[in-house]
Parts: sequence; structure tokens; C-alpha cells
Amino acid sequence: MAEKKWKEKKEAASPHYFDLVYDITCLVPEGRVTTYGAIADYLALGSARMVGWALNHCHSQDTTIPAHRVVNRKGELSGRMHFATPSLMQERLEKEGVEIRNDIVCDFPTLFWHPRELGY
DNA sequence: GACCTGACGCCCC
DNA sequence: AGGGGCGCCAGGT
Repeated sequence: MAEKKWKEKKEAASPHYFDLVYDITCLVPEGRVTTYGAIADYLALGSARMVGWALNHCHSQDTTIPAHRVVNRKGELSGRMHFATPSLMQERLEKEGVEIRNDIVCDFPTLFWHPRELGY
């Protein structure tokens, strides 16, 4: 359904994958977080790995991307070492009111945001 | 042009 | 329940 819709869209447009990831990432509300898997699931392009790959390169496109709101499925800040400083990701999240404990987002299930909430 | 790697995630043992 | 393996797709070497 929606996945198909996205698939068509991506095949029609299919810029660079990270542009799509960039879109979703920018839509994540402040104080909320999403996961690589959720983004991959919403885009229906296949794998969460690619989302990570995309975010790895997105900073060269636009450093304003709130990539700090994207964590792995456990709520862990797995990508923090790829920021300017390893602590930057955590600092930004805390600034938005997200509590971090041991590089894990506290109460992650509650703060988790799925792109599906946009209503397609 | 083939092979390896990657900010992950699920299935299988 | 925990650990290991495979799949995913694109880019770089």
C-alpha cells in the first residue's frame, strides 16, 4: 500500500537515497526519536543498513539534518561516533528533553516516532 | 567489473 | 534467553 506508493515515488524520482532519508529525518518532531528500521520500513526500500549508510553521507549534503534523532532499534545512539564529537548526538537530544542513559534513550518506546504517524 | 564494507535488523540455532 | 549468521543496496577500492 503505502510502501508501494513510496516505491513508485522513489523509482520515479529516486534521487540519491539519502535525500529520502533526509526528508524523513527532518520530519521527526523535536523531543522524539525514530529508528533506522522505521525509516527503511516506511520507505520500503529494503534495509536499515542503507539508512545508516545514507545518514553517514548526509552530513556532506546538509549539516542541519537532525540525524541525532535517529537511533537503532534498541534506542541506542549507535551513530554518535560519526558526529563532530561523539557526545554531540547525546547533547542535542538532551537539549530537546530526551534523557539519555548509557548511550540509550530512556523510555525509548514512548519517545519512538514512526513516520507512519504522518498519515502518508 | 568483482569484492568488501557499512550509523542495522530479523531469523535461526 | 543469548549469540551468531545472513540479508539488505549502494559506493568505494
